[in-house]
Amino acid sequence: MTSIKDIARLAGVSPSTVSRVLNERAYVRSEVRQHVLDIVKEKGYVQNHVARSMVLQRSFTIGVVIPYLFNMFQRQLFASMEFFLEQHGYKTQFFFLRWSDASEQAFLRRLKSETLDGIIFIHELDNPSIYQYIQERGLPVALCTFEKQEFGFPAVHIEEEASASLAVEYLIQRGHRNIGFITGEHFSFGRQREDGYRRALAAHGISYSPEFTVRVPSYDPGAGRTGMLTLIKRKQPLTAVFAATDELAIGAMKALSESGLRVPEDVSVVGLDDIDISAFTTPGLTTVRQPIFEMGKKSADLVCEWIARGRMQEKTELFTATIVERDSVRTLN
Amino acid sequence: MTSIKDIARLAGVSPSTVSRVLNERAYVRSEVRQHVLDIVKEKGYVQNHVARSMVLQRSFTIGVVIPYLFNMFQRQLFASMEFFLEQHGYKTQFFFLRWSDASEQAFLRRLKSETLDGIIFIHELDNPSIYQYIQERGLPVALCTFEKQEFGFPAVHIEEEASASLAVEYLIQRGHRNIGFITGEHFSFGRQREDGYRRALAAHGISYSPEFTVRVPSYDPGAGRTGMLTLIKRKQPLTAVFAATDELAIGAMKALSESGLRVPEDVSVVGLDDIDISAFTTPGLTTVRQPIFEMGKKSADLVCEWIARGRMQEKTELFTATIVERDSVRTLN
DNA sequence: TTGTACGCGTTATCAT
DNA sequence: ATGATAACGCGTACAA
Repeated sequence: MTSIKDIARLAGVSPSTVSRVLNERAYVRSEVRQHVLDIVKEKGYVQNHVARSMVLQRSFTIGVVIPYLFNMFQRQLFASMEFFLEQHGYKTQFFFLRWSDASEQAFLRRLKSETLDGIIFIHELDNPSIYQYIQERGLPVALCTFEKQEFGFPAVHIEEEASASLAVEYLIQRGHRNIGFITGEHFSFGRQREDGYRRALAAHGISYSPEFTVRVPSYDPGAGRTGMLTLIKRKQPLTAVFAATDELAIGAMKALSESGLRVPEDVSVVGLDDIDISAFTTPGLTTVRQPIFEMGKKSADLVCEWIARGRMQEKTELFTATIVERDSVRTLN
Repeated sequence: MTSIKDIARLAGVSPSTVSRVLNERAYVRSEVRQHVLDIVKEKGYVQNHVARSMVLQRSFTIGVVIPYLFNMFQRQLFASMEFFLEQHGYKTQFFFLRWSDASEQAFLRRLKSETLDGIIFIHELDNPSIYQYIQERGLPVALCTFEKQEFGFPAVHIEEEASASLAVEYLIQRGHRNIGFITGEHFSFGRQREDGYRRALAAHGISYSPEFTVRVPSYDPGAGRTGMLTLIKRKQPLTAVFAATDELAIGAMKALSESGLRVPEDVSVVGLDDIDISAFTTPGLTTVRQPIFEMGKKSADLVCEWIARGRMQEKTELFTATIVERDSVRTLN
């Protein structure tokens, strides 16, 4: 591999001069600069990033922590982040985490050995030790889709509870009162969306029945299908179901159709997220939209600005969610 | 950050000894080893990866090149790769590429500056210059879902043409003769699947009509919907449609239902890939399954073995695709 | 304006 | 069995 020394030799200057040219610093005669640039181009030379990070003590890399089995919502989110991080001149290093202590420990070890410039969490960790480490080290960080009050990290998310209420109220306004709820485990948004569900019911004088709620292990379509099947088996007089995520809702619709129930004629379904595929289900899924793209951008901006200015800027950015009407909800007479 | 020197000082030994301990090399008294290990644990020290890659001239990182807007099939693929690369002790660095020369050039520059140990392509590049660079540098590489005869790189893929034929023959065996075809642009698999479609028709004495084929810009549901709408507008007497990918098929089903046509009663639909979501559409999508997980594993194994043994091993690994019967195809009496 | 020398954290080589 | 030293490729004080 050609190094800065090779270029220096070929250009008849010292390595420092080449370095100055490459990093666009002053104190280089413009003709020398041009000459060096010519050689660089001719040889197709590019700086060695590893050596560079070593001496600069930074990697121009931002870590993105994401669940190993990331869902479609998270996929769209991190695509957005990657895009904007690149615009800011950063590379992205993904960390896929599993739900195990071993996985979190392995992550912590990597974190210590990687010299990241910043980090974004799309994945909420149970164990606070990693957040503690980050805080102590002063590593620029942003949380996306959740927050951790104890640490005061900047966070980007929608008002989870209010968004869930929005979905449920949409159903109530269309005459539904027997509304089922399907949710998964882990993640604070699960609890928050459940709170939103119950708050909306209460606000309209509808009594809460535990028989209408089912909790499944994850948030994917398979879990949604299982959850809906359970709900059907309970033989409650449901006219509608609110699923905590779109993927859950898609699975619920599948279970309904497998059971000979039509959506929305027999049972209405509402999701939350508005992932791409929700526009292509049959029927189209009525849901609550999170501004995924904007949330990814904001998260990227937050860490990059923290890095640039040397200290944390804003604390929390709340986004508002909006109803997207499609065809999975029926208005009761 | 605590460095190897700090540990050495605290342990009362030289940095070389600490290095030997950390890298599990011989020639270190077991009591010294234990003492060093204790200090390491106490201080929570981990090797600095950047410095390590610099001196070792390798990064323990494998690049994975993927389209910026990767689809669900590619998502499952790279999740599998990441998993197995980690098992092999490698980190994964993703490169999201767009369809532009600028994007490919930027990638080449990064490639030169990154010291990757190997690279896997899930994305087929038009421009051969990158493949050339990789070949000249002797960088271990594997292609996944396509191959490049000119370069002789190891490749992992299904028999695209035969798999498409399989889908079409499934329809023919169920009495369909007027079979539409929806495909996207770019990527050799598009052409190959089209060849498979035509070969299956020919093998059963069904004449090919260009009016039955529609080509859309991409392979996602939105494109599938547009393609199907076009096909419907042409008012051909189709009883079935084969879509080059599942996402295309999902979009096609959406267009059909929007147009008041039922699947499979009015029109049957078959896809190719068998992505996760295809089991949850209504009706369930009948498709041809690619062994995604195994293909990801094989790609990871190929590069890792190339690295380990210092030279390329097998050349191409062909996987077989199989029909997955669900509910989107009707048997014509 | 330019060049020399050093250091970033680690490992390999060669003494001891 | 252990330690001193050089080297990896680059940026930066400081000297010239």
